[in-house]
Amino acid sequence: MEKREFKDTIYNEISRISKIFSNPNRLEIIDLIANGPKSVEEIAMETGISVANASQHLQILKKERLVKSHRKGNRIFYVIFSTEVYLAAKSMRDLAMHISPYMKIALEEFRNTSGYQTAYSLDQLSNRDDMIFLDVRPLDEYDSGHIPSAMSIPVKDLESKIHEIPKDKLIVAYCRGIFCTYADEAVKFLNKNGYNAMKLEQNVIEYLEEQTI
Amino acid sequence: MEKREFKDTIYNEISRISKIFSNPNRLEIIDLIANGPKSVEEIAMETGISVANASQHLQILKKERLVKSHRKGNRIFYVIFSTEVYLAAKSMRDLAMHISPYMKIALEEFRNTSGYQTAYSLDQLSNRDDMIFLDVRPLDEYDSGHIPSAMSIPVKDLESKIHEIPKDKLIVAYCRGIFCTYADEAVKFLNKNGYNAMKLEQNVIEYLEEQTI
DNA sequence: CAATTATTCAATAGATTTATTGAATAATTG
DNA sequence: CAATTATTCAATAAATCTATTGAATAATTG
Repeated sequence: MEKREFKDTIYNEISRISKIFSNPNRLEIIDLIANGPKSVEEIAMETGISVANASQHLQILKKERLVKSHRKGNRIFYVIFSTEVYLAAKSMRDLAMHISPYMKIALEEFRNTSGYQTAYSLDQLSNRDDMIFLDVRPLDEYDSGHIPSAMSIPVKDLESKIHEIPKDKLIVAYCRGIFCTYADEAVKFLNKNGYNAMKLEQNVIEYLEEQTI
Repeated sequence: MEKREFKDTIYNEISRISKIFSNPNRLEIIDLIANGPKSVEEIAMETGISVANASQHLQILKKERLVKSHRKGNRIFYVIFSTEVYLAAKSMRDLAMHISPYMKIALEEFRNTSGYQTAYSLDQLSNRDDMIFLDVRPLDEYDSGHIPSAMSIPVKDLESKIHEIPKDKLIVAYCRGIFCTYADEAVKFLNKNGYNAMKLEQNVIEYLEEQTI
C-alpha cells in the first residue's frame, strides 16, 4: 500500500467516525444511553425529537458500531457499545468546554436561573454522616451502577416519596453530571419543601469508571 | 435559562466543534502542525491538497480557535492552539482504531508493503548504547522537541548525510508516530544501504507530553 | 388472527459542506 | 514602485446531511 493511499484511508476513516459526533441529537443520545439501556421511544421523548428521527440516528450509531441493541418483549433497547465511545464523546465535550465561550456562558446562565448550591466533586463530601447521596435518575440507570451508599428516588417519583428522605441531613442530589438537569429539578423541589439540598455536578459514570481502574 | 434551551445550546456547541474533526484534510492538517509551525504552502504540499483549499480549512480551524497563526516575513505559519486540540484529535483516532476494521487492515497492509521491523515503544529500547535514535522529521519539528539524545537528519537529506550515521549500531528511526511515513522511507533506504534500521512507532509528541506531566 | 404497539424504511426538500476556479489582497524584493 | 510571492476571498456546482412525512414491517396481545 502506497504512502498516500494509506494516509487517505486512515484519515477518511477517522473523519467518518468523527462525523457521527457532529450532530447534536446523536451526542445527546450517546450521553443518554451511556447511563443504561433505553428504548427508541424513551430516547425520542427525552431528547425531544420524533421517533422516526431517533430511530434513524440510532441506525447510524448502530451501523458504525457505536451502540448495540437487544429486543425485550415488544421494544428494542439501545446501549453504548463500549466505554471508548463514551470517552470519545467526553473528549469532544472537554474540548468544547475549553475553547467555546458559549458553553461556559450557557452553564453559568443555567446555574443562575436554578439558583442553588453545587458541590463540584465527591472529594469535597466524602465520609460525612450528616449528609446523604440521592440518585434521582430513572431506576434502571441506578441499577446499572451508582455511588455506593446513595439512595434512589427517580425525579418523577420525588413528590410521592419525599417523606422517605431524612430532613435533618444535607441532601446531595446527583444525576448524569454537569449537563444533566434531573438533579437541578430535584434540588429546587427539595429546597422548596424545607430540605437542605444541593447538586453534585460530578458525572457518575466517570466517577465509577475512575474507581474501577 | 430553560432546561431544553440549555441542552440545545451545549449539544449544538459540542457538535459544532466535533464537525471540525469530520473532514479528512483537516484531521491531517491538525496532525501535521501539531509537530511545529508550517506555512500554508507546506501544509498544502504535504497533504496533497490545493493551496486555496488548505487556506480555507485553516480559516475554519482558526475561526474556531483550534489553531493560531503568525506572520514571518513573507509567509504565515500555523500552529495548534493548545494541547487539548491534539488530544481531542487523538481520541477520535483511538476510537477509530478501536471500532473500525478498515483502520487495522490499512495499517497491516502498509506494514507488509514496507517490510521492515518495528519497535512499538521507547520502553523496549531504553538505555542501550548499541543503538541510536534518528529523528527524520524536518528540522523545525526536531527543534520544537525531540527524544533526548536523538540525532536529526530530515528524510530529504538522508541520502547526502547518510555517512554521518554510525554503521555498527542499530538505527531506530522515528517521525510523527504510527501514521507518519517518513520513518518508513528512512528505514527502507538505510536497510538497502547496509544499515540495521527499524522504525519506532510511538508518537514523539505524545511521548514528550507524558514525560512533562 | 385481527388489532395494537414499537420500530424501521423510503422518499424528499432544504440546508450544509466541500473542492475548484480565478480574482483580490498584502507583504517583500529588486 | 513594479514585479513577485504567499495567502485569502468569493462564487459555484456537486455531494452529503438532516428532519419530516407517511407507509411498511414485526412482534405482542386480546
